Amino acid sequence: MKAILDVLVQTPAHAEMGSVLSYRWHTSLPNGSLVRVPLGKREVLGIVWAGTDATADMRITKPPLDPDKLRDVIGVLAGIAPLGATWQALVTFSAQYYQRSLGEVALAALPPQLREMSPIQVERRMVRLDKATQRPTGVHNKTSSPNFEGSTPSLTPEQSQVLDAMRNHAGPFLLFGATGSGKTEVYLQSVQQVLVADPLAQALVMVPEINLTPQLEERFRARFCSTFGDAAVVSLHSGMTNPQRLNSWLAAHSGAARIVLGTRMAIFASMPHLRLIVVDEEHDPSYKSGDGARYSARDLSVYRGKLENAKVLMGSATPSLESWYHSRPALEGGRYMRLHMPSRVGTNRPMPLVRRVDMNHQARGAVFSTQLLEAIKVRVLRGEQCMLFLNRRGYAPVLHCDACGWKSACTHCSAFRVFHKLDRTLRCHHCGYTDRVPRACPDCGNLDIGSQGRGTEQIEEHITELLGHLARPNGEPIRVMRIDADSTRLKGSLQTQLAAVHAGEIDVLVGTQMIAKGHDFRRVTLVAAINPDGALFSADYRAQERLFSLLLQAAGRAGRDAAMGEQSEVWIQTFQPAHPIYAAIKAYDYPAFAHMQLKEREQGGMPPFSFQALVRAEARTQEAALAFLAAASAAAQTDSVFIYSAVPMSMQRVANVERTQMLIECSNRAVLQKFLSNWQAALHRCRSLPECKGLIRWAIDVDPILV
DNA sequence: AGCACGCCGACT
DNA sequence: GTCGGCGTGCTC
Repeated sequence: MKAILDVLVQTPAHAEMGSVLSYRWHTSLPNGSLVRVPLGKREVLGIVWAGTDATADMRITKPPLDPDKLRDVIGVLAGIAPLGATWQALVTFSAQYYQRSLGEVALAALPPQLREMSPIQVERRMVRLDKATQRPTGVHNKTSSPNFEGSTPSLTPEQSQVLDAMRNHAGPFLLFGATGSGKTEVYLQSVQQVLVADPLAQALVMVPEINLTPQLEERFRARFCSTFGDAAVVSLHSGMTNPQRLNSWLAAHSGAARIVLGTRMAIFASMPHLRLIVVDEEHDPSYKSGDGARYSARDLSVYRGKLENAKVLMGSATPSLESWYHSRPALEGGRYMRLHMPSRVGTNRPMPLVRRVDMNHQARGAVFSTQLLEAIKVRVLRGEQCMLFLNRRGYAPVLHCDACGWKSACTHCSAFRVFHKLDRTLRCHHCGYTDRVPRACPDCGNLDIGSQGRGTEQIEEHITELLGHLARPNGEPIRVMRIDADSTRLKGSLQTQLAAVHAGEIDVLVGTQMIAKGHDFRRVTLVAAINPDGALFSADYRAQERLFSLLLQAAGRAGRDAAMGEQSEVWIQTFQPAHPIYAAIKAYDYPAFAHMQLKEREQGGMPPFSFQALVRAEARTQEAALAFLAAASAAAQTDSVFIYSAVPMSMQRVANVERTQMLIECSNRAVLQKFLSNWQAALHRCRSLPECKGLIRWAIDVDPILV
């Protein structure tokens, strides 16, 4: 008599079937076991799943299948321990909360290579791994009490207070620390405390971008590898090769890795002894964005912390308004503990001086104000570095013909194609459609086509022209470098470019926000935002929050070197010099800015004072997308949530796909959740309506970041 | 989602 | 006469 096993497999987000299917096997298997099962004509990875598939509850319940028709499990990945109950709970919660199928969330959380390996391949891999780890790793003895004396820097009183608070309270903690206040040292020492206190304990440290993982890994390795061995620190992010990712994942899952560093995906790493989760730059939107399952790794870290009884530490100099609100005093309903580190370490210098330049008083169309240009010259001649920001790649965002009004529109998207002068191309930044720049207007033949607006290429060209005749103190010519997604396309080029800046080979660095985040440039004494006004009157209610954090992070790049700090400056070129956001930035007053923004959010009934979800629809035609959302809205039958009417997205068409969205709002999170769950089945039915022909896909995005 | 089967246009 | 377009349907 064979056992019948419930197995979770990767079923699509919209298949109207549950994710838990039944298979037969000689024996029963522990919950969480990994198995290989047949599915249609394919062989797929499955997880033995005794729990309920809560996401399938509202789907059509089918009659139980005839046991004789069930197919057999192909094999068991016996070398890998079953996934734990808390991991399963995290996955279950994520699927429910973000309205995705359980199978999709669970299987996507496993390393891609594991999904393709046969039981035999897995066995071979485990044998090889065992051999590698059995080799003595050196003089270090994991069980003896680790000793960090000498290697651990002494703490400032503020840092000590934070660590004390973390020892004595449950959290979650929001570490509100100024740039340069030593947040990373707090992360390192909080990890150290946890690992020393418990010989099995593991810590998870997340950063928003892959770019930031190498330097983080370096610091953690330098601090911990001599005590815990080289294998104790692993990384987990999408930039790794599949075999690397599998090895890291296995190390985390087995407990061999004590510290896992990674991007948002690392929140799903199986870590049986997880005791601490650190979320660096917790405000960063990268923790939320993404295509498939749109989860917030930051929000999930709080949930996971509770599940696993692990402490959660979120850090930022400019916290998200959500986290700031949640960290208000407990008496007012705050759920996070706010820990403040206002002072910069190792100095009593203030932050760089912020100067606003009123561009209304400059020559029309000027790129650089005369004052800024002069300031750059002075610094470059002194041998100091300057950094210029512009959040736009390419030479100019659009080409146009004066004679007939032609513009460089993309034929597949509702966007203009960007002029890239270096390789003489017009490129769509949304779908990638590229061709050579036309010599004459394609519509009327006019030879005089011009560009509008400016991108980083043009800033680079312009500043090179203006400063090219100058020389450094040592007589060498001035060097300008551009760092953006174009200059760093090749693997390793970002590291090479950053190294050149660090080595002092570069005098003026031009770039997009890529250079604002995380990298320490010790000799930069002037940072300038060339044209940041775009965010001020954006329809996106989070645009100001993002601008504030970007400019403050950029300011943090200036004057890191103690010898140069005194004269460091941040320049903001603006047509709105009196705008309150710039005043708040000048004063480095995040609390005042947050207070102002939260007032607006409260009055407007926006998050965190309301809860939102978005239904996105993609279709061949705008009509089909709108029809689907209209049908969905009609099928809702509720007065517990507010359903806005469907509107095309600001970027309405991408790669010939029409995109439309519909906002759902509710003052109560649980009510919204309940509504969405109940609504799923109706949405599935709407899909097959005749007027929705042409609909390509749809998805619910919970807690969306609206753009 | 994959991966089939299935029925109509431009190529060897 | 075939190769292949993507429409529809299924996966324990």
